[in-house]
Amino acid sequence: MLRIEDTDRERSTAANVEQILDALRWLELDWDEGPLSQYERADSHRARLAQLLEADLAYRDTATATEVKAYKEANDGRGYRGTALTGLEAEGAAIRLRVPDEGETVVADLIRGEIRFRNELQDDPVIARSDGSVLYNFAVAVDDAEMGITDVIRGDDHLSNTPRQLLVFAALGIEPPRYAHLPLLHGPDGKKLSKRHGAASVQELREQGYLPEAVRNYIALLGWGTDDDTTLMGTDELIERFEIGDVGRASAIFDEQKLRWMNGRFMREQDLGSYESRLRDHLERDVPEAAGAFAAASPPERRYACEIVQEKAQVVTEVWPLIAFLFTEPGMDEAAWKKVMKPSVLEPLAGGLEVLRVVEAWETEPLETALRKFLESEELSPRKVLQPIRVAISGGSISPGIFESLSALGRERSLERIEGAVERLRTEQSAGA
RNA sequence: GGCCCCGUGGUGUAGUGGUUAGCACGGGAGGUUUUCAACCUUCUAGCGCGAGUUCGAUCCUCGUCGGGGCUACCA
Repeated sequence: MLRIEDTDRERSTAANVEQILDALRWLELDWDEGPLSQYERADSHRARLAQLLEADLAYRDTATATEVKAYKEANDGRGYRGTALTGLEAEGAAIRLRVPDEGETVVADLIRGEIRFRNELQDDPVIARSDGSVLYNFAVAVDDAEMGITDVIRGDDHLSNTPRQLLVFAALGIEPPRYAHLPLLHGPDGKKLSKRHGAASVQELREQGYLPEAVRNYIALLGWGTDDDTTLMGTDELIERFEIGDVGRASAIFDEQKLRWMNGRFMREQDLGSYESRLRDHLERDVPEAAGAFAAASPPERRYACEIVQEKAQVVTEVWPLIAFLFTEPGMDEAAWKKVMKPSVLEPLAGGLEVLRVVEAWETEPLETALRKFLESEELSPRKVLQPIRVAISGGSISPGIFESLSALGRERSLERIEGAVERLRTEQSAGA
């Protein structure tokens, strides 16, 4: 059985366990439900503690951190070794594990090979507090042993804990699991990735609109690569090719630009059906006020909107702003208006409007044919006509393809909005004149 | 300070005792173009440093420098 240990060094409260499970679900990873809480396992921990005490493999001791430090200084850096307290003195004392003075504890890491720690240098670790509750390094070891864990995968930051856990296994006389310590992810500043780096967690990646398959692909490539330089891989291929022993040992810096690029690739390759459901999930979760408008549209309208926007967006969160004008009455981006709607576009735009009025079939192809013919006969540049139309119908200067957009918006609403724009332009001009 | 890990362009990586050191992201230039993207072509920049081993080191060894992690009666 494999155990993957999270690197969030916080107490496992129900809330953050649920958060982790939530992230795993989003990533569509398989896992086994049923981690036992320390509380549930307290009996077992107590029994093992008693066993070690009985065998004199652990002892009661009250040394404080300062005393331990003093001991080490006095003993040339040697690991702390206490003296067992007995009787009344032992009441309310913490329990320390005895570490052998000789030899070394070696971690046979699947990724890094053998790492040796001299026992002489290790402090006798506290495994239970004076109130009887157990400490992490003891608890995980016992839990791993009793749950039949055979492999542990976790971050590099746990590497120096491993000898302590191995020592517990040794004292208990139990075969330890195999360990694989993954290199840590760092932020652009080279420090361990954390909250202040922005998208430090899977949850945040989701909120920013990344696709789970892209995240899986990207993460797999951090610290690992294929020998034939394949970059984009579906999950089946990832599973097929990934080898834990091939993971690199150096920590990697999380590069959001590359994730964005990769996510864009996955966005474009998706089939329209899942594209739409992804968009809908995102809207419901993050833009509830838009979700209704989107859901109210007819299935073909929604599908077509997805189709024309698919090439445009790198992340899911970019999709809605590009197509919102199809589902709601857009406000006007005044900066865009000012930039595009110069007096000189009045005539071309009005001309375009007339052309559009008489287009027979309101579909992409005929619309394009008609407008291009108009441009040609009037010797107008596309910018002069198409861009104003874009601003008129979408309320901004960025949108999907203009012919597709017109087609998606429909004849009536398109003409209406363009008429509105022409009118405003006229008004502004007469006011200016 | 102590213990431990790591070191190929700005970033992620591939690779080798003799290579024009490959790929991808980014950046630059050009092309395509109705906006933004996308797309195509092309350029850019790297084996941290110093010894040693060797006919020959990016690759092996040692040292050094640099980066990182851990250093609780936290997890």
